[in-house]
Amino acid sequence: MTSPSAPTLESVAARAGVSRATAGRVLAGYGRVSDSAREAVLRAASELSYVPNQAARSLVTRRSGSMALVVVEPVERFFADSYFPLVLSGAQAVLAEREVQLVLVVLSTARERERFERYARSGHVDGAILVSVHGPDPLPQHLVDAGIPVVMSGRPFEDSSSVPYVSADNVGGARTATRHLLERGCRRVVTVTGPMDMRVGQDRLEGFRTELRAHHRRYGAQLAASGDFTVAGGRAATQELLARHPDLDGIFAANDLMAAGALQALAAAGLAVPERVRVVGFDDAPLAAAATPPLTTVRQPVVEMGRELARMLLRLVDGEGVEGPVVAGTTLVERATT
Amino acid sequence: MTSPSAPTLESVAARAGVSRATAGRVLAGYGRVSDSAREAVLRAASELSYVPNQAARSLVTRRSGSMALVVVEPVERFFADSYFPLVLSGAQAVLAEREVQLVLVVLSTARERERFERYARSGHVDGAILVSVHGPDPLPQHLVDAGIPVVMSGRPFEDSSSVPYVSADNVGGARTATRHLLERGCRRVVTVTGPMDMRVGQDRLEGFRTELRAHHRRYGAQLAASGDFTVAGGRAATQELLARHPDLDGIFAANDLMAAGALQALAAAGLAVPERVRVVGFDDAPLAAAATPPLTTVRQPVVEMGRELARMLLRLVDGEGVEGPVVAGTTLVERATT
DNA sequence: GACCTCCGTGAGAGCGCTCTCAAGGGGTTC
DNA sequence: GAACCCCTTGAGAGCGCTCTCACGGAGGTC
Repeated sequence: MTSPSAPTLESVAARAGVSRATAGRVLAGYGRVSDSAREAVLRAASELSYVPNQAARSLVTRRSGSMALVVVEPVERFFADSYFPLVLSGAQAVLAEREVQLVLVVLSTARERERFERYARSGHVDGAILVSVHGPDPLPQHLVDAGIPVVMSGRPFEDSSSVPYVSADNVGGARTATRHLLERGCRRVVTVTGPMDMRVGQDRLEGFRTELRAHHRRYGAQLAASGDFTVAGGRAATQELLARHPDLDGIFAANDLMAAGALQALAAAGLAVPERVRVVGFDDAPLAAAATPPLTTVRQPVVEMGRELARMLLRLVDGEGVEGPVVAGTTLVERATT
Repeated sequence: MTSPSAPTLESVAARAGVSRATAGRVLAGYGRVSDSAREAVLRAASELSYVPNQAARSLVTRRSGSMALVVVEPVERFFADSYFPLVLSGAQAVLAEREVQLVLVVLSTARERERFERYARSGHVDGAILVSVHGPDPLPQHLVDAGIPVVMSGRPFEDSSSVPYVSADNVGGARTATRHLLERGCRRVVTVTGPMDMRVGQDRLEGFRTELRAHHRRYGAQLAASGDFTVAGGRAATQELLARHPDLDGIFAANDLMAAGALQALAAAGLAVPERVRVVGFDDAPLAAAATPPLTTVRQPVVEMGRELARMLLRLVDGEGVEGPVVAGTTLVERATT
């Protein structure tokens, strides 16, 4: 922690010739102080290169000045996904303005989760942004019960939860993607879904279904194959769909990684994209533009969502109300696969 | 932070019918306590689901119980690189055993760096692992001067620094790679180097040069082109080398991303790998095995290096001596490009 | 000139925890 | 039976900071 000889408020005050109270007033910025005193304190502080002891400060303010961005995911997944860095930079930007430090916590094992709960409950952070929570997960509620402000990225699995969240309009985005396929004249449209233990997987499937129905098309489970949001999963699911529906001519993949997998499977099967089969992804990941051919996809404003998450959390921590979930709109990015 | 009604040691002690001191003894695990008292305290603590207030504890112990893993890199780079997650998981594993929480901090802007320095000096963390420090950077020394234990991944730019570090044997690995190329019969071997403001870039170039010299080959600057550790950089550098040396038949790329770029450039130029040109990368990134053809490369034990970093830091924090840098050996992974 | 108001300041009480010090109590030894 | 010892326990002093409270003095009002 700090070096043994770290200067204290006391020593700053002594050097400035004022009381600890006055020194505290200027350094913590409350109450009013004469200009001369303020100046003396500031000078003394900078001469000693004083930094307040956070533990002491936290003890009385009950604030730590840092927030956690918690990713419930194996480390590799965390890094493989293009979603996290964007959320991170959005949140970081907002938090930085308020001088709060964002700490990233990756929770892979049960033991790590437990440790984090203790960590949070012991006052290390003032709040947490939870990203990538799968299925029904008790973590958010545990934190809330412990009195820790929490916001989530993505619609929680149990809607009963009182945790405010920010989510892309997954249903709407999936509808847009599906409609786009239909409007391009696809007759037989199928979907590669994400994991069904994630709300985002469910919602994108629901959008697909709803849009099909809106166009008076029949939806049946045989039109969907489940990937797991990975390239390999998308490839396998597509092969399965191809076997079931040799005549398919439109694929909506619930994320770009799986869409890339679909592209691979299609290429392997000798099916031209977009002439023979059209493909739409979701997320507008970096990989989308780089794919061959460049992928038409649905973009979600992830950086802005990260910002909004941070803003929400800040409001929560300040005890202000949060007016429920924020749903961010999506836009279709047309490239070469449709 | 913690909820206003969070139970304190006092309330645990009261419920257990002992003094605060005794309750503290069992919960913090020092001194000796009778079994009956211990049991009563433990029961009371669990009934109240007591978690010690970290601020209060830190105030007296001058330990925060968390360490920072600091990455000095733009957020995108942080996520793009396969190196970080491995260091992270290695460090995390070791730290977890000691119940210390690892917090990840990504420093992109000057302002963020400044805030982090304050953060660390104010006692939020007990030590820091610095990863990916470029060029001559004052950050490590600032932290050391502030009394914060620091270890670094990678040999620092200024060797004068007193900061212990863990590094792969970059010179040796580059020699191995180069030797491999020579032994396969390459007559005209060139290299795509990393950024020269990074020690790792310099060291891998040095290994290349040294090995060439050991085989009585001439080295001249025209045999090297600088990439920037990215695929695009590797592709461009390779094109440049191809223009300079149409007869080149061996390429040592200082990392796998650039090697992948080299493969692209070679394919575009219609040069068969490995028949016409042999290629070796460095790092054994995930991409290496997935490349077409799968890339021969030099593996560094990154997870183990992360573990060692954490161990070093722990020793430093405990006031034990650290016996200077650790250099990790590398191994050649032969795949299809040689 | 007396009274009031208000501003700047210092004293001091905690925040919840750790850890030293001293004291009490039970057993053991001679 | 007295002296001793050791084990367990409680009291209490801080750690460095924030923030309330009260006070003294300066300025304003009638």
